[in-house]
Amino acid sequence: MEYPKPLENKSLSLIAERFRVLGDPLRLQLLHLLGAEEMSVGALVEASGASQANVSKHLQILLRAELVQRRKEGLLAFYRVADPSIFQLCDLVCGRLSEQFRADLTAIGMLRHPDVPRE
Amino acid sequence: MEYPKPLENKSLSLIAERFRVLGDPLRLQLLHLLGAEEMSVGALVEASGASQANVSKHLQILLRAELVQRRKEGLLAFYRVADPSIFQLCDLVCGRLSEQFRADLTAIGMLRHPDVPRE
DNA sequence: TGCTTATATGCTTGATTAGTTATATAAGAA
DNA sequence: TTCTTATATAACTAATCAAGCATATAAGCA
Repeated sequence: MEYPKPLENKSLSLIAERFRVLGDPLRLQLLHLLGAEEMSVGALVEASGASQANVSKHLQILLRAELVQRRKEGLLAFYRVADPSIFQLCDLVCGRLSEQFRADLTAIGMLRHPDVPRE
Repeated sequence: MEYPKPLENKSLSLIAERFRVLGDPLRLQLLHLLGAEEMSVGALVEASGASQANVSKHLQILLRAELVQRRKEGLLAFYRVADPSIFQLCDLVCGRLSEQFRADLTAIGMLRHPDVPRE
């Protein structure tokens, strides 16, 4: 019996890696914060409650994946979301999770702030 | 200064976990295969080229996440996709990756088989 | 009762990774 | 120059995880 030609391993790995980058709570929180506005590392540290080193490292991961962009201004480094499609991804996941858990997770519904226009 | 109220840690972890389940090439391949049709474990083993134990273990992970469903028939266990929204997720990711890598990854465009209608 | 086949599950190993601490880099101020 | 501040990075630890091998479970057949 013939099975459909499998996707290239390389392609599968690329897709998987993108999902893995999104598979960490702190990175999601940083993206959530950056969904509202461009922020400096220090502001992200304060807002997230995580350590400076940890925030910086996760920002590098997001940067390498090209999910965020960086802008230097004097001593400060400002980050912003480079790929708004992540919010569509999160909305899809949130929607499914809400169904799965019968809705008592309303906070889940909006990873991005509702008052910020999408795309 | 006031920052937007962070999402509940629990919510972020739930969302992250869902992404993490999708963050493995073999699991994506299994979902890809199951996107075409319900399949037994043995068929998945043959089609994927992975070991029986490994396929079985990854299927349990997908099952726990409720991304697939299981049906027993005699000695066989048939799996099928329980949550078609994963294909929307993959399409979104594939679309972005194609842009990012300037399109020479056309195979990436369709994680689900094009001839299967999408939900 | 065995015997066989399909699937699931322990156990172990090696690789990856999130987090901490300490330090390095880089840029402005004195 | 030296001092300070913001950010990045290196080294380390602990936890997680994929994969291999072996074995257990479960269902049909002799």
